[in-house]
Amino acid sequence: MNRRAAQLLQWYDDHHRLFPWRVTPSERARGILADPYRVWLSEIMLQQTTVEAVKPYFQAFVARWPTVGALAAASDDDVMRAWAGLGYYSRARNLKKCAEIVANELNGEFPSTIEGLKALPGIGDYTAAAIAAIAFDRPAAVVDGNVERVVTRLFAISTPLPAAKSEIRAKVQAITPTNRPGDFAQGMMDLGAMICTPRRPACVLCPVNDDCRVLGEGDPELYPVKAPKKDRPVRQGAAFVAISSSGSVFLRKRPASGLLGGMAEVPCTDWTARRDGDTSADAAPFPARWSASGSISHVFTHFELRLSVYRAENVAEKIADNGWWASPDELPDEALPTVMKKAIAAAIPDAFKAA
DNA sequence: AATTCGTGGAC
DNA sequence: TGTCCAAGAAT
Repeated sequence: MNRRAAQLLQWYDDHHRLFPWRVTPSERARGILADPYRVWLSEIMLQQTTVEAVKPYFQAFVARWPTVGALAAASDDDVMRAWAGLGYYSRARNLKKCAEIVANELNGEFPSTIEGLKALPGIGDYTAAAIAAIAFDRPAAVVDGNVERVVTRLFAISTPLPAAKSEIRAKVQAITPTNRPGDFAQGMMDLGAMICTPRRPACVLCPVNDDCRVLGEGDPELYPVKAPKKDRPVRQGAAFVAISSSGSVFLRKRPASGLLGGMAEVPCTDWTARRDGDTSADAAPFPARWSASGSISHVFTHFELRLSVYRAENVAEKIADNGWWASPDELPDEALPTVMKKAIAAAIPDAFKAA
């Protein structure tokens, strides 16, 4: 094993983080293996998502669906409701599809190879390598944002991302040991999260600081170099919170694909246009006594949305169609993305407060 | 290669 | 307040 890997593994033994989906180094040494289902589920949830945000969702999912077969047997709507709030909802749709394939076509067992894993929906380069390494001890090159940062600093790779990805992957493959590749991968990610951080890295505590080219030559904070970001346009629209005489709220289901695909919403004007949408009550989906009820702002990855919120009370339930009425106690369990919860809360301030 | 996908926390 | 960014994938 190369010296860099040995030093990294020793550091991981001493300083690894503990997560509900993890097997510790000592457990692994005693032959306890990670459950591929839990590794897969956690890796999907962790895509572009912080550990702290994932924890409660992971616990809820494994408590409710302890096996891939149980998840495959769940309803799509139950999975989307359970995922609501975590973001990137195509992950939830692909999660369900993947569970069905594994349960129904692969005898309930995840593939152990990169190729087999990548063929499954929602599993790309990173996740395939991570599952292969962590769950099956394959010496796969696991490259996430942490590893990109660590490696561009270790080797002083100044090519901007994402063009540098292939070069980074080759470096990672070269230093990945055949012994304990899963612990090595997790160690590299822990190193990036705890020591080799984006700002103010703790280089003095780094187990491989003796081999870091950037530490010797310049400023680690300048790595990785990234391509400039696009600006974020502002879009506007209106949201309509219709309340029945019994206090129910009218919801619809969004189209299966695209932004917030398959999730629930209150009726809205179009906000796909780059110019301002119609923010007036004239754009209401059906006639009612609409009154302005404030506005909300919500930041998506590639645009910012400002919604004027209108509310109407004592709306006759039969006037609205292509949707359903959610009672006050049902509302918190609907598949409502955060932006929709904000809009409803603007009209009904205590809609999502604990009973 | 460039876009389109959420959300919340840190600074 | 604005900016970055967090275990990326699909198209």
